[in-house]
Amino acid sequence: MSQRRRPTIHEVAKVAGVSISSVSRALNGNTSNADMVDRVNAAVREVGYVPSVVAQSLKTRHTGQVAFAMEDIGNAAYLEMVRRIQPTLRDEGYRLLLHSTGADVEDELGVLASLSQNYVDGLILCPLRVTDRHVEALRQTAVPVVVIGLLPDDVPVDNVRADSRVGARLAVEHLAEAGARRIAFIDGPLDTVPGQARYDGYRSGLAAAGLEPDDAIVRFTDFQFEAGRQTARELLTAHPDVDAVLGANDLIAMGVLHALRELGRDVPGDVRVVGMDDTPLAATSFPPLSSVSLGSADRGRIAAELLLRRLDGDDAPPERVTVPPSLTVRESSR
Amino acid sequence: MSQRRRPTIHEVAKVAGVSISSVSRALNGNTSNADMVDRVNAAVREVGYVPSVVAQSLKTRHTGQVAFAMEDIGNAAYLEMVRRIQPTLRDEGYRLLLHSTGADVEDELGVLASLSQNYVDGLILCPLRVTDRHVEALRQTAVPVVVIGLLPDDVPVDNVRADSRVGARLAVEHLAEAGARRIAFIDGPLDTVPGQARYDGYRSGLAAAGLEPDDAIVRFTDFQFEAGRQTARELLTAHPDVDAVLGANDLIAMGVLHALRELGRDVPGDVRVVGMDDTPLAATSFPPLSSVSLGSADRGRIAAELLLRRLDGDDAPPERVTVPPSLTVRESSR
DNA sequence: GAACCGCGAGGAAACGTTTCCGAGGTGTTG
DNA sequence: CAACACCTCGGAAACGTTTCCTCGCGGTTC
Repeated sequence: MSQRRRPTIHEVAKVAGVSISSVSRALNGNTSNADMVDRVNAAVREVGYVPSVVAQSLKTRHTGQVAFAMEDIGNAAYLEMVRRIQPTLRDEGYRLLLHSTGADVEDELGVLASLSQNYVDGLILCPLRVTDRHVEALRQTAVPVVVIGLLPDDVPVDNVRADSRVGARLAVEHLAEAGARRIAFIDGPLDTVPGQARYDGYRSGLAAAGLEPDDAIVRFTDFQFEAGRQTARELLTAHPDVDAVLGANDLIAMGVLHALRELGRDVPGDVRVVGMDDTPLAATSFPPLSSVSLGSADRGRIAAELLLRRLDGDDAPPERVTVPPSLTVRESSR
Repeated sequence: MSQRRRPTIHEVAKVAGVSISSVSRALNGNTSNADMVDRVNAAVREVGYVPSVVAQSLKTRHTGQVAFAMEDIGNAAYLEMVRRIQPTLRDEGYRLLLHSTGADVEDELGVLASLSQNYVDGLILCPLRVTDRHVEALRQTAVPVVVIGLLPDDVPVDNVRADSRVGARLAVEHLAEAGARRIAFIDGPLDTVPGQARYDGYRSGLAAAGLEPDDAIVRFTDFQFEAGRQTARELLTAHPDVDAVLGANDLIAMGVLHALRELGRDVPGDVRVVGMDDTPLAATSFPPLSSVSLGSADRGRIAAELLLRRLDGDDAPPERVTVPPSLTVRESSR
């Protein structure tokens, strides 16, 4: 493990008997003389030269790095995004930096602020919620940012959205079509962006199906398995006439399935269940869970593509892309 | 979006009326005069100065970045690792770079080679399999590396291992204790490191329990849900006397649960099932799946800690840590 | 055959920091 | 009171590149 200092462009130049500028040009393809290129390449191999990306970054003012910041990579939706973002960026030569902000808004703003350190060329951000401070920070970032999630219209930043409102509506309409008349809803917190949107979609789905809304069979809890299970147990005991439940995400819906099983109700015979996000959980649950995909993978890919365009120098007005939801029907609601 | 150039340490120096060396010292706490520090801080705020980490990196020769390379972040085990690695590193001021190599050995070697570019201070690597070229690359990396996974003893690199052999054995012993006598095993490919180790553990568990091994009730397939399901269906049909199944990971075990349900067999009444990895799937399945945890989260954390020690300048001999497995018993084998 | 043009290569500056070194000032000691 | 030591601060070099500018050379054109 000889920690001999790495060779620099100067050693290459010396060995090749040329100047460092020629080496740089040869390596970056800014020269025409083939003989020169050959000599430089030979010297590079001889001394084992590898360029320092740090020095390059300092000079060229870009780093070849992009950051992705979200709450928690453990969340299936974000995970799907990363899985698409990373290859998309890598194919264009960018490395991916991961920031899990851990539901900490300060940390999120910290990431935005840290962009001025210029350690990345761009950022893809999934904000928990968008405060005034976010908006201000987004207005004057040092590098291009793409936001995945809802964003006020006047923030001049590329924006990729899911449509969880339409998603929830889709689910409700499907349940109604399948014959359900008393469709309960277990939502996440109403003061989160998706919580609110899904609630709206639920209501609008009921309206579209000609069903009477009844907030007695709506609950707000956390986007978690245990929360869904306990809430569902309580809800279904208090309202035995419920014949379908929409969970605001797959974890909640899984909790609902468990609660139903504990109560001895058949799925989908007695009660139909639909989840949202269409995570791997859905396909492997029993019975397999119908779920509304909000296109996380697509959103990730599109965000990465938008960012790449900015990095390429495109200064067209900010774009706003909405990815349509789609419902995958499985046994739990058939 | 005024793309005015960011202020440098020179502007700060000018505004504060001091030299750039004093600014640098004041900012890095290498001075004693409080008055100087105040003036510099005031100037920093006035011009909105943020240091360039790239320039700092060039000068100080470290980047504050660490890379984590694995096959696919979608794999639950790697995901758990990232979730622990990231905060551990962040608390020490390091940023995390993610490399998904996508089951491509060349890409993996590429990552190793790219370390000479010095864009990171260290690497945590989960190799698919360890070839001679890996070993050679590992011997002469430019920065410290910690390997998670099996590694030949003579490679001088910090190493964190799971013990999936003991893990499988634990599961078999548990099943035998619970009364099972015909314990089937659905493994992943035998030519992978975990596939081989789990098979060995299965055999040794049978031996420990005094049960006769019978390769007729052992299958090798992919570490996937559908693979597990189909293989289980075939196996259980051909051998109705099987009273327990060990799945080499949770996905396979989930497939087994589905197959059993399709065949109308009760779990755990007729057949007990145990999985491995103890992913979130296990807790939310029905019935909840017993599973052997191989300590992914711990392995991630330990790897990060080992790396941090190296980055701190520790040059003790390479360490080899084995994280013991642990069995979580849930309804599927009770 | 001379002037010009273009091309290729070398020298040097610049990117934005940190740190070494030396100078000057102040305080202490003999 | 002089000499010395110490402490601060400023100047300048260095980290490893890219790129601008200049210079020299060879070829073309009048």
